[in-house]
Amino acid sequence: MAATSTREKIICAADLLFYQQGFSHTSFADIAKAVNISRGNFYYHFKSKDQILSAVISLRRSNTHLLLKKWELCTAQPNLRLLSFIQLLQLNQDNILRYGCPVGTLCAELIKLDHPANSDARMILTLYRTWLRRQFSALGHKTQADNLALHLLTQSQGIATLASAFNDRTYLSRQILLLQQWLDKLLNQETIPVS
Amino acid sequence: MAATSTREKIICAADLLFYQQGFSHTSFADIAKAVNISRGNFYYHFKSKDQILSAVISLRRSNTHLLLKKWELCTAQPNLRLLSFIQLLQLNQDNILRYGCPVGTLCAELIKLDHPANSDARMILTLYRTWLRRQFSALGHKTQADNLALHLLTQSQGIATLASAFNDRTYLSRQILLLQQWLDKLLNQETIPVS
DNA sequence: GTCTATACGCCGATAGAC
DNA sequence: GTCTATCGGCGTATAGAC
Repeated sequence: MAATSTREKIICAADLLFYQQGFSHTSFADIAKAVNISRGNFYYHFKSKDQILSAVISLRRSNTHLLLKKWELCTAQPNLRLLSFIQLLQLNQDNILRYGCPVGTLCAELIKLDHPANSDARMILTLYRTWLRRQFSALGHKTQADNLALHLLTQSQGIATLASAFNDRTYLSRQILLLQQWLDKLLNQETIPVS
Repeated sequence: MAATSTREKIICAADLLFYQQGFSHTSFADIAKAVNISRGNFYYHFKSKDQILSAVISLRRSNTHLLLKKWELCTAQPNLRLLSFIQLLQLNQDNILRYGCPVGTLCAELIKLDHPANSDARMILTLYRTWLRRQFSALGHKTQADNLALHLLTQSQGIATLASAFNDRTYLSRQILLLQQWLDKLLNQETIPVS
């Protein structure tokens, strides 16, 4: 964990800057400054800006995968795992208020740029979708699992967008509470039998 | 309606291009090409790119205001007015699938650019919020009016983000249907009395 | 009002010394 | 592996002819 390679430092800094400033608005100069290396040295590690983007998306996919894995290992009950997902909004509230959702805003930007990495970025959303579906399925909501997963994803995207647009912490807190209540209510009603 | 001034043509073209390509990714050359004028001629009408953005946001605010006014004039029942809002997602489904929500994506971009026009852009969202609140209020949901308005706004933002990210028309259609059902269910239950 | 020509800076990318 | 120097291109913006 100690020695971090320059390559890793670049990816890490780019990850943060892409989130805060957007991909196209972040220049090599910005990243170079953050990592404290010269611009020229960049091209030893990456041949183009698109390759950095690609590496950043890979990192995010990997991190998301690890996070979901961790939730699955550390939390036995699927309903508590779903709660972890909702609480992620709370945990990252400061960043969400300032910069929105890292995944949603990146996808939105890449779509407008008509960038080929777009399909790669959306896979992060699919990771969440599949994982959420699995939890709902385990809770007995077999037929509705995917729709319920999409509902949670839709909500979190909408919440992140409006929270940052309005820069309203009260709104964000309230929406998180409502999501938790929605989940509670859903799971306390009897499960729909697979007829 | 016939004679459109060059200035109006520029704003109109910029409006569309900012939506499709994003603000910072749209160059003067792009707009000039769309309007069929030279780049230099631009600066007769606008002193800077920011001034064009400002004009575009003004246009969008004005258009939104007119649309909401129209709905209020043409539709007597507030519940049908709310339906008009939901059906706007359906009407613009092709564009939403390709470019997301014009307001949400612009706000997200301006936030990342730390652009001063950000607060101006978010006023469009506030226009919708206030109007929606008024409709819910007229339907008897006095205390919950703002929360219900925010729910509709949150949903539409989330739906637009995911629909474009996944480029999934089926998802979009289904979410619109669910929104309509949510509204139906809400309005057919007895209204909460103001105790 | 519209044009051409041009200034000037930033960005992505390359070459080559150390 | 890291540096400096530099290229070519595009982007915003200006000057000035018509």
